[in-house]
Amino acid sequence: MAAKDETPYVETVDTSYLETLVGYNARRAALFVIGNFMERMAVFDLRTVDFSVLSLIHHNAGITSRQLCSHLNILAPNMVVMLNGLERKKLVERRPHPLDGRATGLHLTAKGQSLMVEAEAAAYQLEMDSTSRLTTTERNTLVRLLKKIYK
Amino acid sequence: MAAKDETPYVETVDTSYLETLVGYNARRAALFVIGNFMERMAVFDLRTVDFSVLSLIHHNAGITSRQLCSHLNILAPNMVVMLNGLERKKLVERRPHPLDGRATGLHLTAKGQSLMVEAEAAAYQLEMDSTSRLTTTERNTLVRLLKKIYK
DNA sequence: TATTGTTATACTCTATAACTATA
DNA sequence: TATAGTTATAGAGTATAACAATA
Repeated sequence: MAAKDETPYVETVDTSYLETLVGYNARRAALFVIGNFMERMAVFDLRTVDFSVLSLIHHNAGITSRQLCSHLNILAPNMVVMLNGLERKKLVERRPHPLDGRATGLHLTAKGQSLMVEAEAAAYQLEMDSTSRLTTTERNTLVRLLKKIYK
Repeated sequence: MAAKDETPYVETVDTSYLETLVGYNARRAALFVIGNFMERMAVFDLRTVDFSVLSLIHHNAGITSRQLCSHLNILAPNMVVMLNGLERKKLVERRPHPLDGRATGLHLTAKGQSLMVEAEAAAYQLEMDSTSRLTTTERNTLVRLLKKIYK
């Protein structure tokens, strides 16, 4: 510790105040899990946001760009660029929407489907690894409490 | 629902798969809380990252730039720009480090201190509001489980 | 030789305005 | 008139390389 009346300095940083905040802890936990996620998804050449988009298309064949945007909090112009990339990689294809001539329905290609089956299996394994210090009950409790905040 | 053999479309988006993932839920909860945080801190003309930096300096007088960087996951060149801004606003001042001639110790000005007393009180109130659907016990459990993931 | 702070710069991500075609 | 998709572009945030001063 620095003596009184002199310019103080810090040996070990005290983060106890920030650690009382839910937002701080949720952000750090999210960054930790997502950091692992990014590493693991690099094998599939997918970013976190690519995974989210492809996963929603996977489980919602024919979803529109607009629906993706509102559920993932992505702006329409940025979604266009992302979908162009995924289409270029032959993972996604755009088809005309059967009911609305303005819209386009999004679908996974065969390549996209087999990729996502693998990627979602890897994601499950990763989730288990990232939360390995939690019991199954704790993990369920955590997810339940997090949903209570934002839903 | 779309009939068989025709191009399918989506009426209500199914997000149940993504919602099983801790990372997805932690990120959404963090974005919700931090979104409220940003709104409330706008009165003080502070971004989330400014609050974190000022709070760490507040509770660690004399902390170095490098120590801030490692605890907040910010790169040194970007921290310099941030600290220049906070110094220009007369919230922070840099003093020579008493032991290491290369380093500079960071300190809140009187203005910075009174701002942070107010801002931290507002942050506490905001935390309570953002997690109002949780009981005190649930809130403590949530923080404990989040820490178990990243610490 | 390694570390702290710094400058300059590149890159990615996010946001805004405006256009087109369909409803 | 409003909405879905798109283009172009601006701005914020993040990352890399290189340098001076000090350890």
